[in-house]
Amino acid sequence: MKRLNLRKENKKNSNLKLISSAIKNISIKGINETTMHDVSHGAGLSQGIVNFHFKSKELLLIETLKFISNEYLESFQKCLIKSGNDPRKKIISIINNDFSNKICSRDKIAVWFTFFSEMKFKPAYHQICKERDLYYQTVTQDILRQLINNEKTKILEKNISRGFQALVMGLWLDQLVDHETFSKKQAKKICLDYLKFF
Amino acid sequence: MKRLNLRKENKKNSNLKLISSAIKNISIKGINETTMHDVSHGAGLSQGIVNFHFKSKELLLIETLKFISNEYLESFQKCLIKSGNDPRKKIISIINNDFSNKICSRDKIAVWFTFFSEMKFKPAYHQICKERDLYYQTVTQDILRQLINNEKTKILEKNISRGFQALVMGLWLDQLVDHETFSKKQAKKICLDYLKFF
DNA sequence: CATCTCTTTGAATGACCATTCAACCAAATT
DNA sequence: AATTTGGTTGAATGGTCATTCAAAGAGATG
Repeated sequence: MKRLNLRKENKKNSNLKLISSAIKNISIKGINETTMHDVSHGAGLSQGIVNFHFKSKELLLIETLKFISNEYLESFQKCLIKSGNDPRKKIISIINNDFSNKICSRDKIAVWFTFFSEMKFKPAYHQICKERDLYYQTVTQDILRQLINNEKTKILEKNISRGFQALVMGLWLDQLVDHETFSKKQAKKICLDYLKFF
Repeated sequence: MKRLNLRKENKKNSNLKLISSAIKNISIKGINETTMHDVSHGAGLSQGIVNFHFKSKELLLIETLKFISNEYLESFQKCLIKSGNDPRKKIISIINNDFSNKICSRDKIAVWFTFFSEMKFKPAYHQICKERDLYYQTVTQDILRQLINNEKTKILEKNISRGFQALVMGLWLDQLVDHETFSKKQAKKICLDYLKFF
């Protein structure tokens, strides 16, 4: 099989290497301390290349956020698919995913929170996360609706799913700030206990 | 009554004005975009003054974090005192405090999360929050121990208080990122529902 | 009032860093 | 093989910003 367009392939490759390097650097130093030089050399390329591919630092950061956002979503969707139609299986799978080593590494979490902290003044970041959150919110709310006995709790799924999402975020933050005294296993247990009562 | 040492008083005043200006600027622009010039002029003072009072930008930021951390703690302690010995009253008072306009303003939350996002690479920030969190954790855990029927839940207070703390943080983040579709009242309800079952 | 000490000013300095671009190289096209 | 198109290099540029500091101002001290 012949591969057409070696150039396009290389370009895509460079883009990916640059975004990966951005993620790695941001997770170590944060956005401010990460220079264009850091990013390009981390990718094994040279100085001006980021501006060639992404136009500016700001646009590189936006693509980086989109990248980790998509990565999360893909992983999330795989969870749903492999759990079939059982809502209980689905929610357990979501929790396992949220605290898997791939999704909930300290590096990734650090990157997430770096972006969160700029959300208030960067509409572009806000836009990207808004979409992701709306989707996540809709899906979990649907799952919880099937799972919950409302006769018993009288609490709206809307609040439960929002609470659940907030709980996950808060536990992620713990993972970032406080990982010595805090295991992922414990975090998962806390999530399950939260849902046990509804 | 004669006021001794007008100088010391003025100095304290300037310090305070600079920290306030730092908070205001950070809440609008974030740490990176906040310049020394922004801070000093926001305080009605001039260029070099921050370096005179705080030595460097980094030290100004550390003092700023200490300031909001103390502000939180003082408010938290007032809650405990005015609630007497009733653990139920105490926890409700804590929730009301956590989502009061004073503590949970978007500006303050923005500042908190700006610092959180740098916690991984700034040991000084980490130290300040570690102490605060440990205290908060200990106190809520004590309150919850009195409040919880362990025969029934079989869930450790440790996990409940950690979950509670995480939930509050997650709801704060919602307040920052998503304040259009999310009210403080709703956040408080979610917290109360969380504790209802234990 | 004279002197000393502490605070404030704002212009000058120097470091850092995003961005630009001319020159170079390699793949695609003819 | 010759030409065009597109990616890469790295030195040069210019702007921004934290920090410094000499000079000036204002409170304390005697």
